[in-house]
Amino acid sequence: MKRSFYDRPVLDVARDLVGCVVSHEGCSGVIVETEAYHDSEPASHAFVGLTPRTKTLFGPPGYAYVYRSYGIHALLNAVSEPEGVGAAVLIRALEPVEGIALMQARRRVERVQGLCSGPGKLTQALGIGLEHNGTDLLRGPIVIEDRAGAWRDVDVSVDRRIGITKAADLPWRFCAAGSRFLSRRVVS
DNA sequence: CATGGGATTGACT
DNA sequence: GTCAATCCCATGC
Repeated sequence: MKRSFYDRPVLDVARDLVGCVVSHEGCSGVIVETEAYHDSEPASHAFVGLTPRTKTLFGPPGYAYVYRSYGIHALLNAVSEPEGVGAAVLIRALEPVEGIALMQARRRVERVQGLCSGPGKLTQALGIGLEHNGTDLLRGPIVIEDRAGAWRDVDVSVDRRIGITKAADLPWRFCAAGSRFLSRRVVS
């Protein structure tokens, strides 16, 4: 994946990340669900402007924005659009590929379908934490690879974002059509 | 300095 | 279906 991939409108990046592969220290999975967030809409953390918390979001594209959600979970985002714009793609679900035994151990879950079917689940499965905030997605330790094989022409379904109260009507959620590894079914 | 609200999950009814 | 856990940080006094 090149830096220029992320240096584009966040909706394009979110859609195009479906089918790509995230990996971290031997564990990996195909992205089957994403959501876009942008500083122009109130559901985005960047909506409040540049603060210590949102520094990464407003930084250059192709970096990881990792933050704590509900005091418990770490959520992984890919910063998009040029430096100075607060935009990122939330990675919400993966289809596990490599390191499944380690993911099962970390999650204490056997069923592969439930290993990475949520934004907090996949970070736990891959061993991603707040210490990865601001790391380069091109250099690692977290890296994202281009679509390969049958994923090259994956069908992408569009839906409303999950779990937010503001700007909840925007169709900014992108899913691999028919995937059994989503955090929730697509509402048609 | 005190307060309150989450881009969630898992356990329980 | 309901609900608590738990902590970072933005906001307001």
